[in-house]
Amino acid sequence: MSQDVTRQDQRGNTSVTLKDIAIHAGVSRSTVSLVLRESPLVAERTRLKVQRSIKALGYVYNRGAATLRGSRTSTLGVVVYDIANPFFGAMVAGIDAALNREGYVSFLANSEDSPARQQRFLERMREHSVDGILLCPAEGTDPTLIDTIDNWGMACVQVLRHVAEPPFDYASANFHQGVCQAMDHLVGLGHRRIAFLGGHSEHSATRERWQGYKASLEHHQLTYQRSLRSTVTRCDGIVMIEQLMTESPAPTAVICHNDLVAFGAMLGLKRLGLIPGVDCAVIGTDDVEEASLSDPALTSIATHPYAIGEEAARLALRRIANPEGTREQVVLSPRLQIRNSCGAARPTSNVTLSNHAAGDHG
Amino acid sequence: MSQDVTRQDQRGNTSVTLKDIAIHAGVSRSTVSLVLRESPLVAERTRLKVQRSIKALGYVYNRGAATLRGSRTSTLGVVVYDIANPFFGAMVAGIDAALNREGYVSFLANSEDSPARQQRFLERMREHSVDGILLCPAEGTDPTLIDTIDNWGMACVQVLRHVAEPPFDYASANFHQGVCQAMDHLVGLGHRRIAFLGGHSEHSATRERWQGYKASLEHHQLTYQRSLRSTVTRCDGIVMIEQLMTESPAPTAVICHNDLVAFGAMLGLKRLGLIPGVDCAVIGTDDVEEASLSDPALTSIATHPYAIGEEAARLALRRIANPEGTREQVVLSPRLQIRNSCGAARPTSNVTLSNHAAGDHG
DNA sequence: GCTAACTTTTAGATCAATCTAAAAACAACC
DNA sequence: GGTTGTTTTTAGATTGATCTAAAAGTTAGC
Repeated sequence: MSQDVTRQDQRGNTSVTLKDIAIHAGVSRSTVSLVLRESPLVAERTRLKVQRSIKALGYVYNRGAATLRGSRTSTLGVVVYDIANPFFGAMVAGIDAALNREGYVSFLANSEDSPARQQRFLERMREHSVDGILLCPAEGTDPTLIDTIDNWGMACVQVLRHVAEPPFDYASANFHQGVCQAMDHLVGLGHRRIAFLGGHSEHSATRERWQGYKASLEHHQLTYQRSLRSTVTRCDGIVMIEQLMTESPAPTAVICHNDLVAFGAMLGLKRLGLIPGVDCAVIGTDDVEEASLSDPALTSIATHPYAIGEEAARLALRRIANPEGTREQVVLSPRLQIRNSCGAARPTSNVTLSNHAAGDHG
Repeated sequence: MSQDVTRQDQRGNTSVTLKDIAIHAGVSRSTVSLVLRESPLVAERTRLKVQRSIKALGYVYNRGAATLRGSRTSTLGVVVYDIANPFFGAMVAGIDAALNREGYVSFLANSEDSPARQQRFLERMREHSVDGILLCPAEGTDPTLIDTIDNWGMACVQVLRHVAEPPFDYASANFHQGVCQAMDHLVGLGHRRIAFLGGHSEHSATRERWQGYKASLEHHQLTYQRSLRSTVTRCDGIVMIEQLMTESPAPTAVICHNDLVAFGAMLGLKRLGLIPGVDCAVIGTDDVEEASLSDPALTSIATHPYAIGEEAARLALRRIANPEGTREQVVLSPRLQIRNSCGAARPTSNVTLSNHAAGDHG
């Protein structure tokens, strides 16, 4: 070959384009493009010839150029509000796995529950023309945001929390049902004074837990009703349990907004000289990996973050493929993971470990 | 305005381009482009006029198109090997914060320590023409990969582990020093038989810990040397400690590859009827949020994942701005976070919580 | 009023793909 | 050989921003 088919960029990288391959294979650019996109129009002989040239020249597909003309970018934006929380780590792993199977890649942003940060990221995503957004809405998100994103031409799946009016695409756990399961368990163990340590923020995931608590109280005809609202860190768990246990009558069991609060509650009980699981039963929510590690091991409402991530990603891909399809809600049922924090069913040493080993994500 | 300046895409979205703005403002496309990029060439009056048109028409910058002609995409690829691990959650939060400040966004992938998955993702990143890569190399990564990425014209910063030959860009914690600090602490408490529960994988982060252990044994002239190599989950911690404690002589203290192994070791001690911190001291590595939560609270070598993430991202941005600059190694010094697992300095109830509250990332 | 030296603006090519509509190649049939 | 009907291939327009090189507009100096 005497012709020079490649060029160099400012850093000395050779850049092979469709045109170079077309010349090398002796066909037109159009044909090469068809081969790349696996069009059935191309004759077998031609396809093989072109594929050989692609290999020979070390061609790299340029998605930037393709995006300009085409309509898809094979990219998604993902917004979470606390990536440092192990729950979201598992969820992102699930998203990653589902997207990877379909050749998609995702931008990730951590809103830190700030609507302003969230907005900045979404606008950047728009400039990058992502095909869709997985949005765990920051607290205080304007409900019209979902419509706005839709008007931008991007599929939007709300995850864990929802702020818009139905119908919308949504993937989450059934928090209402989860709290009811925990209540049933406690009532079954003989508890009659069950308190709820919940979040104070105004969004769906908090609301659903409250509703579950109230509905279950009614269902079991319990008259003791006590709940505290606060932020949801370990410290808050300590503060809340210390307040509750000095009341009279004190609760005999608490259900917590998440595992962090539950860990705090157990620490708080110990500080008061009380034994978690004996003097007061404790149930958490999420079943993070660390739940099996506390002392006593924490009974928790398993919300399956990895599975939620997978479902959310798959729903987004469905919506991208069919933008006008009917909106879907994928709401997974939680499962109560029973351990020792509601009265020792088993001694500490028999803590279930195998289903929480690192790398075990279904 | 009688002219129709907008068009609609297949979903009914209006798409405003430079040309539309140029017409609206009565200038050329070139001028609008200069205004967008804040060029000092444009006269003040013109700039204001154009900016008004941009606002009026609701223009959205199209990065896909800009990328085609320009050289930067303002995107980065991030590869970690276990996003479900809280350590990486915190690290990714640090990366996100540093990139956000500079208008960058990042693609995230979870290699699950599979070089094949890692390779697939990197090739996708190449198609998307990211400006750089933050790579926590999967175990078994070919050392030439770093050069390959460099030849692709992308900045590559290795994070936590390094596989290439120097010089390279690298951000991590000083694991050698961290282990030495832990050893000093234990020796200061009177321990003479200190074992090491380490990783079996062959990469730099594991090697450096071993070297720290050996160097410190020599420095303190300790003759007892005992170490186990294994994978690094909680279960492995249990298995390893159970083996060690049945030996004679048994160690009086262990230093663990990470906090998960340390948690496992403490659980294992309890199973044997031994008390962690009394019958055997335990030190972990990383100081994840959960370290303050265990019983006893875990003394741990704090490796500051959030800060490592920030530093790695900033280093990548420096390298993108100056591709031919000299390679840098940013190696942060760890700090030994002393709690109760090496003999109770304080009662459990005084566990330090404030510096581990959610959202507190320096 | 003319030239020189700036400052500001612009036309048109370019980047690397996709898409449309038409041309070319080939086969089958009368 | 010409017509019809497929199957393949292709030229050229298009996408939206950037870049280059030149044109147009200003100002200053003599």
